[in-house]
Amino acid sequence: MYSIAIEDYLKSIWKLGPKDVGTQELASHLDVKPASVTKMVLRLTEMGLVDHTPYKGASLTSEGELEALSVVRRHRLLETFLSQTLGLGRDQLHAEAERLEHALSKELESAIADYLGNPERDPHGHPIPGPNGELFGETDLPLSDSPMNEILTVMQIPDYDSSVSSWLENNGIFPGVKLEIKSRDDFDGGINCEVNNHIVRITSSIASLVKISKED
Amino acid sequence: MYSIAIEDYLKSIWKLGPKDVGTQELASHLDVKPASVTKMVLRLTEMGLVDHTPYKGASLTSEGELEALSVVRRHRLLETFLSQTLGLGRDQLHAEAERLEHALSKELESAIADYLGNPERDPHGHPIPGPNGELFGETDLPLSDSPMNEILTVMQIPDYDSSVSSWLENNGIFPGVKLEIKSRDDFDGGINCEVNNHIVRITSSIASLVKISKED
DNA sequence: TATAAAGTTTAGCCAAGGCTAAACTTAAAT
DNA sequence: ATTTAAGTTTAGCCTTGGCTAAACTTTATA
Repeated sequence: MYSIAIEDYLKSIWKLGPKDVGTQELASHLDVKPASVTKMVLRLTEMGLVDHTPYKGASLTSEGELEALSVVRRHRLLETFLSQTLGLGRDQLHAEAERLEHALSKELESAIADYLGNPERDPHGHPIPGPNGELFGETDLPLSDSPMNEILTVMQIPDYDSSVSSWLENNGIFPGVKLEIKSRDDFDGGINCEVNNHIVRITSSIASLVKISKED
Repeated sequence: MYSIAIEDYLKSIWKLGPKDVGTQELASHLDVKPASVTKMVLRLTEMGLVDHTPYKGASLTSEGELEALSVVRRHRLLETFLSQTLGLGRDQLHAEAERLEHALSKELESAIADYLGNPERDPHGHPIPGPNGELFGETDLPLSDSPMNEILTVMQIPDYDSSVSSWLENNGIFPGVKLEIKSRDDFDGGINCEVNNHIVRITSSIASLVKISKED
């Protein structure tokens, strides 16, 4: 069993990867100081979980990636489970799962997966890695790069910022919803979408985190 | 938020209390060395969670007890929730709840309590403290001290040893079951019970942990 | 009541995982 | 091509929560 701190480092490197992740970037993502990151990355390198090139950055070894995917699997299964059973809102799920993911045994993980019927996506539409790290569904496109005047299906929304989740929810944007880009602002990348007979303006930073699929 | 270690110390002192708990007793319950206990107990005393009389023992202050009860509440709610949703066996519940109890937010705690309809007992029959530490149902008697030839209702079985839980389960003994003491062994305190038309012999150490109620 | 045994505490050590301040690299800008 | 700025690493410190070994109390026994 790895410590909570180690699991958090691996998960962050995975999220910020797959290319080399800088010390500062990792530090701000984990909310610690860069010096702490350097020290921990050295330990993770010793442990064979991370490859580190001094002054360049860090990336996961295949062993590290497997462990990161296991944490992500637990996180996303928990989100799905809490949503299904307790009906928690999409904006509350992330924070709760973030805590619980480190305390989930293999047995409970698979009991939950069975209960849920081995789902492939969590309530934000994010793909749930399989028990051995298999990850499908990474083919969804950012809304920011999608064509205009075509019917698109929302596949994934971001999970880590509950104010963004709830803003999207309030504007009718969540996995499964159909929308169409009507126009875009060439200066700031903002997008005007028609969703459910309303026009919603989405900033480019949010649009790059909403993933869609074209066919369907 | 208290650390996991602190929550575990408070919970153990609560379980072993309410009278002063010795260093060694606490150490073996927590699976650490006595010297570690002394050190931590001093810290807890500084924090106002524990009263400590050197060479005598430790007990909870009212603030410490409130915190201990909060941990116990989380533990027992989780056991009930996991039993209800996933159908985990009584023998698996304790170990899972033990881990998760430290990662449960107030919000999730109350969402679970609401979902369950604010239950008063967990699947082992142990009373669940209320959100402010209210604890009912402490009137159940140990089976070891109960009269013979009377119909008794099993109220509580121990939770921390899964082999005991599953042994009891396999012998038809769990909360709600009726039984009758037919004879007892005056030397070792063992008890012969009729339960469900079978005779089951229960050792005195287990019998002191099974709690019953006389009036039904 | 003196002494041995049992239990408790103190002292000092260690690893994990943070931090700050200072040194060092690399990249950018004159 | 230098200098500066930005990013990274090193060095050294701190707290938490373990440990062992030695000292100290208390309790039980002779």
